[in-house]
Amino acid sequence: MTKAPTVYDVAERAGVSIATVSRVLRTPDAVRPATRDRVLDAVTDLGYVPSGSARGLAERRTGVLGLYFPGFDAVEGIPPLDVLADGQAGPYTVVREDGPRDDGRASMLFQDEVLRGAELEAWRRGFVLMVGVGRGDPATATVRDMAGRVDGLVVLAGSVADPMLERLAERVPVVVLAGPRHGDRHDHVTVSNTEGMAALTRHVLARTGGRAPVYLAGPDDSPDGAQRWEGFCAALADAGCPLDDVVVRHGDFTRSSGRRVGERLIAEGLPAALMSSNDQMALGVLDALHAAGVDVPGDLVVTGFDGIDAGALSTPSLTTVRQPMRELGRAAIQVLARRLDAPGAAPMSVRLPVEVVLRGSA
Amino acid sequence: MTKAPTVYDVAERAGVSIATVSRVLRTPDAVRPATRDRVLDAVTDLGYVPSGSARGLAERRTGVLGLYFPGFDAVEGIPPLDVLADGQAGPYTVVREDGPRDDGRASMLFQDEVLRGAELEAWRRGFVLMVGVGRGDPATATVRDMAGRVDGLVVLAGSVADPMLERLAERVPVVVLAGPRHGDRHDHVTVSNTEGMAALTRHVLARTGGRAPVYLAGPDDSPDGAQRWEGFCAALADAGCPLDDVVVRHGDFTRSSGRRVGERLIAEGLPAALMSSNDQMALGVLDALHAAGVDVPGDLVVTGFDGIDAGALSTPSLTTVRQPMRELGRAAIQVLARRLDAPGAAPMSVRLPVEVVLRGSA
DNA sequence: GTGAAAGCGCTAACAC
DNA sequence: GTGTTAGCGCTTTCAC
Repeated sequence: MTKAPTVYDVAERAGVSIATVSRVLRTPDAVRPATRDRVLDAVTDLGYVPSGSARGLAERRTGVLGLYFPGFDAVEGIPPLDVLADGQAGPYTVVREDGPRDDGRASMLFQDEVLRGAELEAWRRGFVLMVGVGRGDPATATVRDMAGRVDGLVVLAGSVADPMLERLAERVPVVVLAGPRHGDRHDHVTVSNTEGMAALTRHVLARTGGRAPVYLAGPDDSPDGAQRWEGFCAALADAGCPLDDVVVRHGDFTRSSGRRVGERLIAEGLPAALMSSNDQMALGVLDALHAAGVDVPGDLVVTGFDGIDAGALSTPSLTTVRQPMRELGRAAIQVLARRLDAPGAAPMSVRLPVEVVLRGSA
Repeated sequence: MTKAPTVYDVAERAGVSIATVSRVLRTPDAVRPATRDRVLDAVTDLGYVPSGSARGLAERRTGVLGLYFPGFDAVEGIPPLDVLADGQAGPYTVVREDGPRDDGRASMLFQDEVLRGAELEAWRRGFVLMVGVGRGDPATATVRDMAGRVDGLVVLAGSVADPMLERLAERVPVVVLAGPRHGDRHDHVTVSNTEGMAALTRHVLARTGGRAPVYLAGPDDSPDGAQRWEGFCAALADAGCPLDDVVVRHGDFTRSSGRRVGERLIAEGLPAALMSSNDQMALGVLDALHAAGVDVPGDLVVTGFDGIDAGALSTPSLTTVRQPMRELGRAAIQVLARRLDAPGAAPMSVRLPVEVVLRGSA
């Protein structure tokens, strides 16, 4: 750690040239066994670890793939923490907790799972993963930085503005993940949001005798949300159910926003069905309904979208559409790897199938 | 992407030397505004992004920090997936789901949260994060690789064998995360496992009139598990409760293993309390108890450890000890950053406080 | 099978 | 303020 040994150190110790050291590490068979062993011993003795930077420079590839997420935490909202400064706090505190807290994590679960899948697939191909999160405006700085350090980049839809995306794509292969395809210039991976929501809507309409559900939408800028809304509309149209009859409520994908909508539902009279554009909000609706003693699915049916674990544990359990999150991450890396192998190939768009999960709430 | 522009290209286009280009990027104030603008324009026009490898080599620092986890997925258990090959699957399928499935994710949540915290703190300090996962034996290859690419490494306890840890530490600063401290050669960050479990045990003993709980242990090689067991024993000793009276059951940290233990509990007669070394298993116990109509906490009290969200949603909600997972990740990076600033400082060990969360189950 | 030498793209003295 | 130049640690022809 004082000063890391280099090929030169290893070469000297083994009594060979640096070229031979390099060969031993990269093409062991091209070196006579005796020589090879001497070099390997020197490597071990010195604790030699090749410099990724030097390798990357010489090889013109880094062996690193990047994954870039939209910010999940506002820059202003970062709680202070300084483990070096304080430290005199006791080893534990005791708190009493009653109701379930709003679970801020669930929204991150999608990203976590994608990350898992991406890491797995990157590893299988001999790459390591670099992860970045877009925060505020210098966000662009982070992703540009990453572009300079990786062989390819997976970018979640909505994390990078279009012009920047083009710039990045000029530097390294880029795969856009989730949302609808945006032009045909980039590789793209997504799930069947539209078809999944349409199928779910058909199921709900069948249950409610075709009466129009209330739709609980998410933030306007959610690409996936838009696709789900599309699927909902399409199924309605197919069933001959006029879109005008549909009441649309808006939330921000959090459980508490769903809770508020649920309370309003109760106040204004229950519809036959409430279809939420994500699970979190649906769970919030269920919370409010449960508190008011409403019978789900007896009085109305409720559905979500995503397939988070909490939906399987709620009462009643939540009917939803499950997206293959981990597979999404894996697929993105697979597509990226293909692009690396075949730079000239036409950009592709892959759509992964979803699962309509019928449970208690509908 | 055909061939990325370099400083030379930028310099030529702006009519300056490469040194000036470098200056504009690193110390803009050291360059006359007119020159600076010309360079910046050239950068924009060309879509120039500096090579991380070249920078890293010249600067002798990469600006990357590494985070290395123990494997969460067995190499054999990786489901096949090839999005490039198949593709003719329908856009969705419909499934019916009744009971809650075993939630394999919960065990990863800890890692996910640590990762979140680490990424956040790395970003705040101008670093980007590289993540790796130990799998099988060439695992060592991954982490060595990482060591060659980063300025510092956070390694989860149990992910790297001791000798390899020493080698890594020779190359880059290393912070060990979780578990008990292992010698005093490395920086170390953990939570108050022992004290937390001791406090919880005292609470349980108070409720049960000092009758010995059944202890549900995890895998033997879990460093955190060992600390929790220690805390349990300490509290028992303090209370004058003989350890011989304690029945110990073993699980593997999964919900289903907890369920099995719960069933056995019912078959063999209920104790006054069941204390599990993690939440997942405690939830499994609750599942079994619930299915058998046992009243918790009336007939016996149950506790967990970790503070996962599912514990707040179970019936009854789970009394547990919450570890500050995200803060752990942040703390690890903070300690790593300190080490980078002060290479000579004595290795430190930071212990984060935990929260004893009293809920319905005890 | 092995060595000498020319880069890879950048930073940082050091001159001017 | 700006240009020249010498590395940073590795891979990879090209000779031998």
